[in-house]
Amino acid sequence: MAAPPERRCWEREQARLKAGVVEQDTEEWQKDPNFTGLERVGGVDLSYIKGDDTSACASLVVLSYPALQVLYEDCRMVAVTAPYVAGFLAFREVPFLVEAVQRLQQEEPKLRPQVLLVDGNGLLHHRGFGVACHLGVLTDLPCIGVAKNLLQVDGLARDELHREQIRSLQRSGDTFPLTGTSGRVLGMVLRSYNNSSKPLYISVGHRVSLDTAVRLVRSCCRYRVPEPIRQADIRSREYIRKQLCAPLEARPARPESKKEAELEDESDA
DNA sequence: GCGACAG
DNA sequence: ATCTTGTCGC
Repeated sequence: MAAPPERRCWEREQARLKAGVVEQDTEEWQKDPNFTGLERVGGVDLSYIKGDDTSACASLVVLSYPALQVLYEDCRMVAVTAPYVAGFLAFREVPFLVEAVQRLQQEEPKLRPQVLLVDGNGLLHHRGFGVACHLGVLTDLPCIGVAKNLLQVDGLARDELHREQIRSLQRSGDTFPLTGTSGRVLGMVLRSYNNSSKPLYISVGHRVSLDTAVRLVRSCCRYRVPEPIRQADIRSREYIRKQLCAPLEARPARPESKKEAELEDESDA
């Protein structure tokens, strides 16, 4: 699993991370209680195919804020090479997400998101550098890590104490901090949806404070998973579903499909 | 051998 | 991540 650029970036960021640089709000809208000035929030996700461990769909969506309407959608089939290893998710998924962001900047620069919600963790990570930090450094976009399960690191565990703390979250919006054995607050547990007892694990990715990260995720939740990530997830799954149906629909050769074939030939030439 | 395991 | 429809409940 050789990934020189990512690994270099990973190592280069250690000093900045220890200095807490990536945990600071750098944008004006982040300091505003109502996020005035925030107009576009991005979400990224990869969906996989059941038996196939090399094909996936990478998606990037941009939603308006605060209306949360989809302004931009990009789904693309990609060839995944790195295997999934807990703690090394970024090496598997980040290259395709960086490509998607670059495509957006090139094709629709005005729709560039002001912050990105990322499936997975940021500082809440074995080396304090999860996929949300990774993507943040490579794109220089403010990033927030949103995980649906707790990554057990620095003494954190899904033990009875943890489950009890989760039960103590009564209403959506309630939180409690995740403090590692080291004494450092690595993230926040957020009950994002009244109808789900399962919380979200929010952590700093890049250029955002933990407080701002939690407030923003909370304000993007219509259901348990915040809309930007939920839309990216829904759309990438749908894209794959159509991908799998395509070869079946291409079977029957109808008379009028002759025109289509000719058009394809011309476009290829 | 046993447990842990973001997506 | 993925396998998976309807169904019980607020």
